[in-house]
Amino acid sequence: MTPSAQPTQPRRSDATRASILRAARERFAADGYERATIRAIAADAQIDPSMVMRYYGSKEGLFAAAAEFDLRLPDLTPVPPAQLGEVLVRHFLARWEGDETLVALLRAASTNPGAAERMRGIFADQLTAAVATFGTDPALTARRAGLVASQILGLAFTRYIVRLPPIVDTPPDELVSWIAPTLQRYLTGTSPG
Amino acid sequence: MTPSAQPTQPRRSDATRASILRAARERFAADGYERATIRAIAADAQIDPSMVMRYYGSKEGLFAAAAEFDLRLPDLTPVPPAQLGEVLVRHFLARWEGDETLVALLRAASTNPGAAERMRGIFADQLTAAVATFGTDPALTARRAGLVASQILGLAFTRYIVRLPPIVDTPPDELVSWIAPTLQRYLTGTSPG
DNA sequence: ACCGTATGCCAACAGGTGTTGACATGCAAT
DNA sequence: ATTGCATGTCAACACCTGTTGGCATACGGT
Repeated sequence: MTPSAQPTQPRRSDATRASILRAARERFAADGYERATIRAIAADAQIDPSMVMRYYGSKEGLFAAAAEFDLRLPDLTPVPPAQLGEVLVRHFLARWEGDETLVALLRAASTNPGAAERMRGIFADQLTAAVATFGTDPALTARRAGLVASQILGLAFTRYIVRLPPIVDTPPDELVSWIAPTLQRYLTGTSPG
Repeated sequence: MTPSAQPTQPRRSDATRASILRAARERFAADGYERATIRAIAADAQIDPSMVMRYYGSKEGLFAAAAEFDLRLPDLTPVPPAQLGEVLVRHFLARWEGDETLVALLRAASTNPGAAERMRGIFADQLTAAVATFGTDPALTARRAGLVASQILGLAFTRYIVRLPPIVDTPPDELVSWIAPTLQRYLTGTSPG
């Protein structure tokens, strides 16, 4: 029993753990799940490959730790309903440009079932929850969230993975102007059924 | 000189070549580029792995042959301008549901640079050309095509790769109703700039 | 019948993979 | 000072990968 109230005192290996995680995110984002080898990640982190195993158990475990991702969606209740689309695109673009975790997850989701499941969870839970906060037809909430995900992930896929020139070259503000109305309709538009 | 006009007489190995290609498309679509091994493809095609090398040179060569893909975009000039969006979504959905080549290309593009480049080519050339047929501002044509690609590929990504439940469960007709207006605006809408 | 070639299988190579265990070293508490 | 544990290194295992060359067989033209 330690005398103080420190719940878990920081371990000496925390720096190593963090550098492994950082290198893993970079490699997973750049190369995808299978091409990102534990040896390469360990070399980037300047430690031995066996340390990765000790601290994260397996490659799957390392990925699970490296691909922890929170959309950090803001509270949408104070947002004027007519600006929901714009707020969302802008948030997503800003969230991704500075964090390669989403790119890593996106690349890995194409080939790794666990990554795909995590991606499903993120967009099913976090995004659907956000969409549900403003009161639309509950039966349609999941579908609206799915449609938003399809455009948002399509934007990410073409911009960060395929690097489609017209999407890469368009400045963020202009992308927002084009795409915001799409999300707006998916979120608050009347069902076409 | 053969007497008839047959330009290149069919070789006996054409059946083998075709079965290799079919198995390759299945494996690439199901597993992605790196997980789809030549040995597994050869086993599916019930031939020896070395035959794959003889006929396609390398794994890259096999993929290049298996991922040959034509969007088969119809001539858009007779289409009423107000229905362009609907025609396009409907065409894409129909084109994909019966052909796994696009899924193979989509999966591989996440990790294989060659596949990504091919994907860029397909959407830059074929789709941009189709968009250019009806006379919009040429300076905006590429951007409009890119935006269409972002929504179309996002739909494919969420439906066939990530298998996001709300997108998978929504019947095609309803997807068309939701997404057609998006493409319509990307194609013919006024620039928000 | 013969011969050149196409088609196919087998065995192996060289290299890379995730993963494991044994062994050294350092730190911290007794 | 000594014990115990955390941290790190090294070497190796077992397996899988793309790829290659040699050898058998069957076909098609002469």
